[in-house]
Amino acid sequence: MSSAPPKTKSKAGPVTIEMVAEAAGVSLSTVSRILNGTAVVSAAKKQAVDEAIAALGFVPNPMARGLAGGRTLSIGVVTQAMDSPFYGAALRGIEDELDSVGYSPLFVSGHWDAKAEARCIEVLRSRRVDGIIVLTGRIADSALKATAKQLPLVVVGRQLKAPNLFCMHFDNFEGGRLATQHLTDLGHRRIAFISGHPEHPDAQDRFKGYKAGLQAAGIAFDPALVVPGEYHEVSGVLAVEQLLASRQQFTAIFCANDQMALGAALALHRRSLRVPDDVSLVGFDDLASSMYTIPPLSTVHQPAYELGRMASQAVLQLLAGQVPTLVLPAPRLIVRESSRRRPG
Amino acid sequence: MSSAPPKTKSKAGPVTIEMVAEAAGVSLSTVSRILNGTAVVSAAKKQAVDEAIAALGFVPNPMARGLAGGRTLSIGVVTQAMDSPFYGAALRGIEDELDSVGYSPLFVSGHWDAKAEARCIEVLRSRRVDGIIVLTGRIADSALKATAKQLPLVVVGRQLKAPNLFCMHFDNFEGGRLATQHLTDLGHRRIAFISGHPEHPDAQDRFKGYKAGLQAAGIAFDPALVVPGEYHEVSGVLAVEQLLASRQQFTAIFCANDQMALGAALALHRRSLRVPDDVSLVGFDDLASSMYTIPPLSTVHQPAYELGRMASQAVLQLLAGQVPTLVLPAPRLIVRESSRRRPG
DNA sequence: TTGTATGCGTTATCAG
DNA sequence: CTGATAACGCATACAA
Repeated sequence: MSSAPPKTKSKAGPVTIEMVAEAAGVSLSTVSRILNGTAVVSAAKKQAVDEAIAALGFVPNPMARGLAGGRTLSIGVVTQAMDSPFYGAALRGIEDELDSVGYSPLFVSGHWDAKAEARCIEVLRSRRVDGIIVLTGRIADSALKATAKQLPLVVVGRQLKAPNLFCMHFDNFEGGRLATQHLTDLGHRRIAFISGHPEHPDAQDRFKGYKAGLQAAGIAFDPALVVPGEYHEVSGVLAVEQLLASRQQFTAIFCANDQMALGAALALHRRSLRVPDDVSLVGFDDLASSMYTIPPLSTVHQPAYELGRMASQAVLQLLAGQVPTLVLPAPRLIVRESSRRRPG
Repeated sequence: MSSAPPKTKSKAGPVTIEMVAEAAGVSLSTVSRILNGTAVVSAAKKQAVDEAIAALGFVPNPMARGLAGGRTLSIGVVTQAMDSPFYGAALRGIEDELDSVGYSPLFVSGHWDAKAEARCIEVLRSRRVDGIIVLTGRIADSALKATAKQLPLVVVGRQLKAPNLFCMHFDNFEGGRLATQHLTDLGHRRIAFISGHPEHPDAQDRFKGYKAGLQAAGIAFDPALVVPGEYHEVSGVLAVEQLLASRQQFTAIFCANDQMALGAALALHRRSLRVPDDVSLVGFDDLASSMYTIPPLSTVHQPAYELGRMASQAVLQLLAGQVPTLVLPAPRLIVRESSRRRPG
């Protein structure tokens, strides 16, 4: 009845633990133990197994492992756009950190759309990731809290409080204030602001920082000097054109991110306005390329790569049942050549 | 003996097929059939199952599915750097295409290192991806052919021939030639070339294209005018400084990629050399941001996003047992404002 | 310290 | 058309 079939497996493909066990002359579970360090095994057997593993080129099947053990050793990452220069660095940080401890990231893009982000989280959950990192986005806080009930969640760019949920918040307000103060320190009084999308919390904070910086310098806030942008280059050029068309006087522009600053610089250039001679320009993010623009852009440094690493460490800690206490470095102003003292 | 235990599962977490089956009053395998469309089932049962699925919020477990069915519905992607502006667009293309057919990409970075790339492929195989896309890189052709024996492989930037392997090759030679011809057409005779890494096949081809373009215009190739770069901004500035220090005369520079062109422009700017008035500049790649540099960069357009989509389609076709016939669009020169007729 | 037996959630191969 | 039941590759209580 229970006469075990010979199992003459000479499949070329998948090498299994069973095959390793057989080759090493031990039991299947001993191999598993060695693989996971779950228990102590005799040095002799360990060596035999190690050799068998090497000889057969055995690689554990993560799916079987996941099915049996309940973990996938993968972390879901909801990013907004894989090709965003800013998020790119964060993704690299995530990958590096996760990689160093044997985890793999699973990237999905939310495209700045709340619904899409929710779908992303669904996909990730269906893939049974062990934890999730959400890089900003527009998804509702409530949805975030809900998923945190299912698995460890770290969110960048929010300030929620909930169990199993950790938020990493960059001080965009302070960054905006810093940039503005830099400009007022240089004697500028008419400082235009190209904002980000009003729904974007980061953008709101930078805007508030701008206003605070103005106020600190005793400058009245003038709504006519702020024009909306969309965080990409085109909106920067459009914004400047709109500003110029409105005939408002200004000697400096603070852009809510570097990409818009790039566009702004070009628009200024087209009107033969020189940066920084005619108008000073300050950005936000400190993209890798901002150091190489003409002129090199003064901007607020945001530690994208570090942010990625820290977010990863945070999920890992959450996974280990610890409470992360990581805190992002404070905003730092990088003064380059796009800003200078107001002439006169 | 075989009295089945009650199985009073009221776990909140994972809803299984079994639970759905029970709720719908059908057998487990019927549910599976409906899920996969493996066979025809009565409309009544199908409806019952669909409702049960919706009610319970059932989501199939990809790992169990992978274990049992042998597929993971995921495609591995070996990229070089997640935060490269060029590859970023390709990754987005891959994600979009794969997503539309229910597959998920698994990104790993090779960092332009043959060994790292080999490791990446190992990781991917261990994750049991259904196919792999390799975006250029330095890994040996033989290694590529070897992995193609294991699973469908599409490689971007090579021209290998092997079963189960499909290569997508962008005509870098023609691109390089086009850029050079553009410059010679504008009357330039002394055209410097900032090359990419010599080991990089793409870079070699662009270099050959440069030489071919020169030759076509009856211009002798002058080694003193080519300086090596590393495909990133710094190397562009360094290269220009080196060029300037060498006191070679030149009226134009062709950079093997846009990032180096960015750096070159800055270096020129620092020496008070104007682009394009004093020296014309042409890049390669047509990064999204190259349209916004000052001045906007003339460059060879490379369809990164499309490339990503097409590579994805190719693996999918390979997976379906078809032989892809996709072919990348020809290089196209984008003339903007960084190049102009040689004065005099 | 080591081996045995069971289960993880699905697919697939069988009989009905 | 439908329902048992055997894999899939591994982890893990449990027994030795």
